[in-house]
Amino acid sequence: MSDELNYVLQARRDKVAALEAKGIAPFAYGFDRQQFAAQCAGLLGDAEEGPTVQVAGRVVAWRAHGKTTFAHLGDSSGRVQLYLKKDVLGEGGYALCDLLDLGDVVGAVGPLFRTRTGEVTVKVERLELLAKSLRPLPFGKEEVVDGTVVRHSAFADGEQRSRQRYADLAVHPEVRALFAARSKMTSAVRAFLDGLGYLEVETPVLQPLYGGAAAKPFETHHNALDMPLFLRIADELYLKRLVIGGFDRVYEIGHDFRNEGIDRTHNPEFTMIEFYEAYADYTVMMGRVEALLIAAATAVRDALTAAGLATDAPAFDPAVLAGPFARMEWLPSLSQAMHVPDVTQLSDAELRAAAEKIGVHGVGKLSRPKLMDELFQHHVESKIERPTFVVDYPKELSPLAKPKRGNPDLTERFELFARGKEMANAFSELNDPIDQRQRFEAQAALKAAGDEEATAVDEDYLRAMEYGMPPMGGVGIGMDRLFMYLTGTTHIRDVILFPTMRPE
RNA sequence: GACCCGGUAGCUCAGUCGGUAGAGCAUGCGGCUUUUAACCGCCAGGUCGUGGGUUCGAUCCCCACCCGGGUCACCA
Repeated sequence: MSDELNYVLQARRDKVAALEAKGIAPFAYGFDRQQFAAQCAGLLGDAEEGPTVQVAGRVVAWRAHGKTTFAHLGDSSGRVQLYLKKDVLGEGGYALCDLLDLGDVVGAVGPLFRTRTGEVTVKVERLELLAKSLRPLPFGKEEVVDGTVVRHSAFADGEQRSRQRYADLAVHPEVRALFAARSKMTSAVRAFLDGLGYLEVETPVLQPLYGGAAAKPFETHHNALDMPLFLRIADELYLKRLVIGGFDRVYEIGHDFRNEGIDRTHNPEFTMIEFYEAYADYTVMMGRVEALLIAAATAVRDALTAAGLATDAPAFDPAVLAGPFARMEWLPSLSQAMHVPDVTQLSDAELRAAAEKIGVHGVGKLSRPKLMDELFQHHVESKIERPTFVVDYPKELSPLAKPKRGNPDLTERFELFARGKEMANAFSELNDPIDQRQRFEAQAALKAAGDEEATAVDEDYLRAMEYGMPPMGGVGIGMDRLFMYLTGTTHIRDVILFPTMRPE
């Protein structure tokens, strides 16, 4: 990994010097690209010879045979074979081949033709070096076995693939396709909400107070104001302020930051979408989430299919693509899973014993709702495979949700689970500023007692609420996890282009 | 944060029961005008993650640290 020039790197520097000696610029200013690689087959059609094309991209394969050379050029659309022949390029033109390497960016001009093996190929009449690659990309050798590409000695070190995502992307078209599918998913989610009249907004990432979730924040300092600022842990409180202001339907897609551990499902910064809709309750929002997830799944399916990456991931599951998703109530589903008539009738001792049995630590310190939540996670949540709404959470577990109409022990809250993981969390939002102040003060007491995740009283937010907050439904969805679910990806680092890592 | 596993050539890996290391591919040189993991021949390429310790001698054993992965804890 040394940056000192080894023999491999030195050989490429030597080629740069040789190119310059010949008057060839190793780094060009542009190229008049007229076609993409993937278009070439269509342009040739059934003919043996076709029109002249101008393609540009990276040299991804190279097979020299003396006075002739076969290469493959890869671009964002795919790859096309180049045929370089001394008779065609001339002495001087062909000499450039000696100074090219795998990984160089080139432009090629010439007519299409079909080789003896039937492959659509550019018979290159003019070859331009656009950028010399001074460092070998970790290309593996590829062969096609039964229609699938098999790589040999591929770039496989997960750490280096994350650190040098540019190299990972450069040598792995399927990784590019995966991240492109993620962008398509984001676009589909925007289109879905835009279609409902939602307004996309931007709220502060740097906040004097953090709130809207229970998490440890990143703290920084503004020099001119000489004050601490926190990176947001959620968008919630600012978006609700906007609904108070009269934007009835708003959403934001952006990064939240939580100063916690890193593992296969957690990155310190992650993409959250939150959307809030005035006059809607949680049943309306459930319909929104269902339709949004179907739109996201459809976009992912289409993007991966177009890239030839169809799999058996959930984005290809007809039950996910069609809906409707199953619904279950929190308490009854827990009672059923535990094979008891009514879990709320169990004694404290019985609950603790049940929790201890499934490996919960420190059961003596947990409240009844917390114990039940542990039991729920173990007996119900972790076993949910396909998207399922769980509704009506106990009040103590849902401090931001309105009480359920007809049963004040419950709240109007739902979560969407799939593959044992939370996908969405939503409420009929609390819009009573008097109640809200009490909840803030309870949080502040916890914070004073040393709870790092508790939040402070947000007087400005309370002032906003006091002007009158319309009833509204709100939803938060972790976009990274949604995409992981739809694509069957098991590590969050594989769906984030540049995951947080220690410097080398 | 705890425990376990790993770090050897540009890439993927092997290996040394302690005597300063090998393979395939890539690179370099030579040959080859329809190949596609192209092929054939030759050459070169590594302070074996870092720092200590034990030893005549450490890439190997011991300790610490760095980086990564896994499991667990944490993440309402």
